[in-house]
Amino acid sequence: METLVIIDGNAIVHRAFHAVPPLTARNGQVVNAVYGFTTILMRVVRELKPHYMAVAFDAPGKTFRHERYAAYKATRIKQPQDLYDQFPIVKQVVKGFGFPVFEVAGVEADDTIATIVHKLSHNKTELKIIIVTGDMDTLQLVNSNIEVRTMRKGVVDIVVYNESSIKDRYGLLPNQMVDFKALRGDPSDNIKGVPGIGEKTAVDLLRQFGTLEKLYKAIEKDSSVVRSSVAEKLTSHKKEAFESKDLVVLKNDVVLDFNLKLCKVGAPDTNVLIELFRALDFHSLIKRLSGEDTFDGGKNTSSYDAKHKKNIRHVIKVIQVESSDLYKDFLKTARNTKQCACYLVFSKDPRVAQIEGCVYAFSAEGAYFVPALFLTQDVWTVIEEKESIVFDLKSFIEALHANGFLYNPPNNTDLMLMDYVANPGIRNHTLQSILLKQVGLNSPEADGQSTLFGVNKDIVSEYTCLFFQTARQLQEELMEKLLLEVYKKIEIPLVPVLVVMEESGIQLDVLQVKKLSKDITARINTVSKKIFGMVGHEFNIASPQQLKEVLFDELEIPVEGIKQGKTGLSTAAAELEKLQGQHPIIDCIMEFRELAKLQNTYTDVLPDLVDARGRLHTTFNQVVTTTGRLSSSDPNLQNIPIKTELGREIRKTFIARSGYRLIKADYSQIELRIIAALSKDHEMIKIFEAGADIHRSTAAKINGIKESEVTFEMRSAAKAVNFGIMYGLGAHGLAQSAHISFGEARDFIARYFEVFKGVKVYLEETKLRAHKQGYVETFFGRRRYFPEINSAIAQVRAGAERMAVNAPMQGTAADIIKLAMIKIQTFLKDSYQQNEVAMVLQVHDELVFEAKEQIARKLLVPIKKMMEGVVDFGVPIVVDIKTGVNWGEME
DNA sequence: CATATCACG
DNA sequence: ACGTACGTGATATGC
Repeated sequence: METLVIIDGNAIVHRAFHAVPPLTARNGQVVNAVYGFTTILMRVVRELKPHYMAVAFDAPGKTFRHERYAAYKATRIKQPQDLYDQFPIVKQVVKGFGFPVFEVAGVEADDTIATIVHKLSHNKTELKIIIVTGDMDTLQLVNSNIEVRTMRKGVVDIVVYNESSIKDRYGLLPNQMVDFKALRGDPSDNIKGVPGIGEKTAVDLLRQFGTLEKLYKAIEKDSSVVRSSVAEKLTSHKKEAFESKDLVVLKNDVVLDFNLKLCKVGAPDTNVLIELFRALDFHSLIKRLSGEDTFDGGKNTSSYDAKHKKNIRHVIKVIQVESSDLYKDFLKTARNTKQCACYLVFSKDPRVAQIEGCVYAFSAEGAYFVPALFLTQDVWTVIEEKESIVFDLKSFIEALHANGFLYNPPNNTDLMLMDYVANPGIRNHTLQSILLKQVGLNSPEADGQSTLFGVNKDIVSEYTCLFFQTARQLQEELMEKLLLEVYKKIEIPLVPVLVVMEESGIQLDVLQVKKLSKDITARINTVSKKIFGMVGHEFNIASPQQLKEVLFDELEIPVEGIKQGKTGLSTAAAELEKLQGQHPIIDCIMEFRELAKLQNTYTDVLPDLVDARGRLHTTFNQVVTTTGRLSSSDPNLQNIPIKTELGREIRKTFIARSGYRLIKADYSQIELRIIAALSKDHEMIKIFEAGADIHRSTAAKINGIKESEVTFEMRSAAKAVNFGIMYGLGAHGLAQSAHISFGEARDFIARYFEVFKGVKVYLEETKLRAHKQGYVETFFGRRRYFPEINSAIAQVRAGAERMAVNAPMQGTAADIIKLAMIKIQTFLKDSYQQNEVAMVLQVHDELVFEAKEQIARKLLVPIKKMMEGVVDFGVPIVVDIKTGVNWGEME
């Protein structure tokens, strides 16, 4: 027999709202009821495995207001807005699961459910109906094919009501429930009933007489059939009793378009749900969605992966090179083949780059495995000239260098970079994910069954043979998306540049850092004592949890205007700033925070990371950001402090080795220049052509005054808008960052767009393009895709729009500096010795070089010119270039 | 392992 | 009727 589950959406959402502790998504929206409802929905699907699902909701309406609805509304205490706000989201969840929503204006969910049940009672086919609700109103609908399940203990327990359990509980038939309620009343629903008749009497009467009508008929004939006191109550409140019954009986004639076929349960649209759950911060539910909760009710298909597993096993031949004859044979094959796919195998922890051997495939049919013993410079010299396909070229080259080989290939293909350029929004550009996507390979490694260490050489060889097909497909994808240029002219040539930078590293003044650390410790002690003195006891200042207790509970600092986080009030710097002046402790906390941050992140850590020469080597990651920027890690040298005095002290410990100078060259206002160029806004271009201060000029234009009349405040407000433009600004965000009111911010933006009309048009066009084509691109064609740009969830959509306006600017800036790096590196390599000058750092709009004293000065003009000359897009690009002995003081 | 916070552009 | 300004990585805390 097939099963239909009908959910009383309102009852469940109310239940969930009161049962689940307050949860907020990161945007502040309360979502506890949505969460509770969703878990119940998923539980219903998992446990009841229904063939059909329907969800009913109350809907207010003016045209037809049922009297029951009016009664119900009358006594309902106005529920908090937090609850009402969750209903639309709940409905989105239901729709995401693919279940139909039934709501009729002016009709309560119960009546809608009764109508559905009534319509189905004429159905020929046998159907079991389960009503999932939070109250008892629908018990009257129970029969041999219909049962009701309600929640108990919040949402933990589920109680089943069928014919027999109702009989056990009340001693009544389901259809007597209405008479029961009519007699006993229900204050919570504003049902008066007959005063003085309680549960016990009501049940006794109904067992004796059956229905309310029969009861009254009997006592009107002969009042002595019941006790005189009861008879009196019944007769004097006859009107109320029948009115109550009218209110309790569910309407089953609601005008409703119902079709069982629409309720058929299918596979949910997991993409929509995952997107929705992300927005709601339901991370545990996302896991369950792809995990154990499958919707086909089967046991054998436990996960998506298992279902789609292809397990293509490619039969290939692997020759293990273990004799000099085989070695000669291998070298000969290598010499005679143009193409090659390589995969380095490490013996243990790949971080130490201990090479165990290398797999070489010259065709898709077979591969050589060459153990470390036979890996000679000769091999690499031969391979270097091939068109080799590898995964993660930079690591490949660096691993070889670390093992003493010379290897600087001019013509390699990197699957990782291809995958990144083709789709920068993907988080995992791992070999396994690429092979799975491109050729359907589902390897043991891809399933996480074995670790990276001691990989099976046959499996690795199989991978390597698949490189050819994978590279071909990725190349086609890049061609289709017009991304081949970005890949070939930017990302691939950048690899050797990054290799030089990472291998070169930058000198750290270790002694000086350690001294700073000591100084900071002393200052932390002082400020901690001060804080503990004010509070009266010690606590962990670094724990936001303990801190908020001290601030808001013990010291009772007013919490007005302080942001609520997931776990309560926020103590972030922006919030603490609002409290400045309220209590002297705030300044101390802020000082403690700065000191602790700088010490923990920099002065305590960096000295341990230097090599034997005292140099720090970062890793520049080329496939992390969605916009085309690099990122830096282990250690991150792109976030070395500069903004505070102490921060600058730390920066000063990044030095040139003796006899050398640092050169720092940074693009001035590169992103604003890019927006001027992309939007072709005449006003903005004019400002840059005049070489004026962009923020000052902006302030002057917006306020309609001369540049000389611009005040400090005007300039910083203008600066905030200019920044805002790059982030997809809204008035709210601007108001916060510029410390002005919402209204002022709105006016400001309006005037800004009055002045820079071209920018306004450009931003609108960019959004439109993002919607229409699903991606936006940089000046050089690098794309960023926005699968969520047409989301039904306004917030997700708005987020995508902001990213869409930011991506071309941030991305074009990234392209420009990458091109400059390539150009400069080529120049340096051609003109200078390796030990004379090296590019050492890139910090998004800034390059740092280390050069011998005598040539540092000579390099300033060429570097500046090369950086400025990367592209001519109609707006002058300006580079500020300086030298110094450390990174903190330069001129 | 998630959260809060904060360093940089 | 509102709410995030964009992009990163590292740390401590606490479950």
